[in-house]
Amino acid sequence: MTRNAVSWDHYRAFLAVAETGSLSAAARQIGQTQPTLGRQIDALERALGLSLFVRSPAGLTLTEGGHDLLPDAQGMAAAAEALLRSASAGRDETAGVVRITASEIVGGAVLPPVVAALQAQHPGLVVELVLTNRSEDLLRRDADIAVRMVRPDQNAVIARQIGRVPLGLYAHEAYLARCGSPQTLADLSTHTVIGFDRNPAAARALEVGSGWDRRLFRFRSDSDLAQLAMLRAAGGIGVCQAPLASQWPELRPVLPDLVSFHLDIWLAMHEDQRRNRRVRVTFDHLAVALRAYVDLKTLPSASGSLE
Amino acid sequence: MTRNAVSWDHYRAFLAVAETGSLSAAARQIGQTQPTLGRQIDALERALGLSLFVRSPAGLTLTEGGHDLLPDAQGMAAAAEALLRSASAGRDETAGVVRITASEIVGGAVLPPVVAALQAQHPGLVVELVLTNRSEDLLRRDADIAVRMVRPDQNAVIARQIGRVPLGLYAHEAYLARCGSPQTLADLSTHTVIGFDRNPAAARALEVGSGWDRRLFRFRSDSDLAQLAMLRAAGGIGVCQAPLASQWPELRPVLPDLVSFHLDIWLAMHEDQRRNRRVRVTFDHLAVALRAYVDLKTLPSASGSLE
DNA sequence: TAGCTGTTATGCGCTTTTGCATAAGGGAGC
DNA sequence: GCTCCCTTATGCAAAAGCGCATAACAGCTA
Repeated sequence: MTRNAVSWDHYRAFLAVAETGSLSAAARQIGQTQPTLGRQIDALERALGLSLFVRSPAGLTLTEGGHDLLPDAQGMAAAAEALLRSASAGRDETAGVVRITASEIVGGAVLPPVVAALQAQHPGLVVELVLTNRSEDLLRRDADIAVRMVRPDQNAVIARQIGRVPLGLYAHEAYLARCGSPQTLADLSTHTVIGFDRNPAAARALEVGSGWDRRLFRFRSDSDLAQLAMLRAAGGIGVCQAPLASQWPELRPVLPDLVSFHLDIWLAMHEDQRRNRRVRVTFDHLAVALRAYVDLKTLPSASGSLE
Repeated sequence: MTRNAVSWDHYRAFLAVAETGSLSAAARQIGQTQPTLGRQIDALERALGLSLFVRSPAGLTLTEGGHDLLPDAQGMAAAAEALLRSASAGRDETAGVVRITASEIVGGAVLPPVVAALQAQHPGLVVELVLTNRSEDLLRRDADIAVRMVRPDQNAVIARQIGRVPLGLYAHEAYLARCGSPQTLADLSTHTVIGFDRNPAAARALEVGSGWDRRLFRFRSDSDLAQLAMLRAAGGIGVCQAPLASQWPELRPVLPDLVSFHLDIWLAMHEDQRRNRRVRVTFDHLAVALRAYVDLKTLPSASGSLE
């Protein structure tokens, strides 16, 4: 139909140069040579009739026009990687690569033992775990399976609601012994409260949920895992998922009757992967394990020590 | 990072062969020769360690393993085409290609005059219009702008609700003169009712909305445009969007008090295109025009004759 | 059965592209 | 200022890929 004179390899060259910032680095990345990539970029610019980079002795930097093309080139790369993943094993084997994306907390604190158990059962299974609180990935094939705290409302995506996770304020018993336990919300202003830094999504959620102010926080980080580490290091009072907190007896609820809310957990995969055995097996395993995690609720549990 | 021995051009060759069913046809499509594509498929199969096609004197047909890779290759192609679209004009020009997807009715009966007016204002603007009732396209870059009847609830997608379109039963006055006007719902069983054929989404919606049965329909088509044409040809009683029906005075409401429901209209575009002038201009134009369409409601209007 | 049209597979010559080697330019540290 | 390390650009030879021509096979029609 539309015969297209420009080679797809030129797009890959474009992406590699844009991401590395130089022909030489890009050549190292994709296993080619600097003159080759230079000529491919030349050819692409000629074919598109558009200047993509400004060249300098320090490397190449994207022009505005080139910047506009970057997301699409990334989309191509994501699809290419997904294709390689699909080809990494036969559809009937529980082997090959499965790429999972999850929120920081779930991916960093909940999934590792779950994945470990899964891999123990299936020695040929390779798992890639991407921690990000964005979630724009399934349709673009950035991942095969997504664990999300919002309903994935996309067509062509199979979503299963796992359950509802209660959240609350917690603190380490050592912290409470040192600084005392707040009895009212107002007491919090005299404590070290752990919270986000600049995360706009968190800011919006906070504003809606309560009249809290970011200035309340005496320790601020946009890394949920850093916040959790601070909490476990007896560094202050912070929000934690109840099933997670229940795994560490030294974490004690703070103002449990005054502060409590919840998040839904969703598991999602792409429709096309339904008949792919390794994705399906991973999906089902995650569903069972996350269901068990949710059911922990606030009960203490002896299992799963997490460094 | 991951050095990748397989050329992206091989993926394009794979896609073309899979979609056309033969090396020769694929070669014609993408402007290469049959021996070249044959060797590229060979190389790809060797690189993936996977048989993609079964070769026969009648052509090549996908194996199961090859079938699994097809969606990802299509994703690459969609991204490549989107990239070309982005490069088709400078970001400051209102020129180049904009690809719009819409439902059959909106795309086939509402948008053409709207697009015509837009193109009259911007001579350099090329519009591609894709009519489909599926809507899995924005994130995968199958289109730049989507007009949808459901809320596009995806991240990285900018959505604007245009309004609410009332729907009702209509018939041509010639039909009513010939067959009479039904006075009750029960009367419909003696009439020629126009409805869907096998569309599972429509079947589900019908089941929820009312106790209607597909057997009521004496003319069945899953093409909404064919249904509309039947309606305008005085062929029976069918559902129509009120603003659309109001443009043709010969269409008369049937049982307006007994049968009425509505659809929301949403306009959506990808976040990355926000600063792209031609997409932005098209988006805004569609927003205004569709708003005017919705506001027509049931008022007759003299404007816009549609063949 | 003969002939036509479609297909894939293969040998060969040539064009294209690649990689190597090198030149040339800019910045950091001494 | 000098050296070292990074970069891009270019000349040239070799290799890889491409297209042309052709062979071989299957299905359809007369």
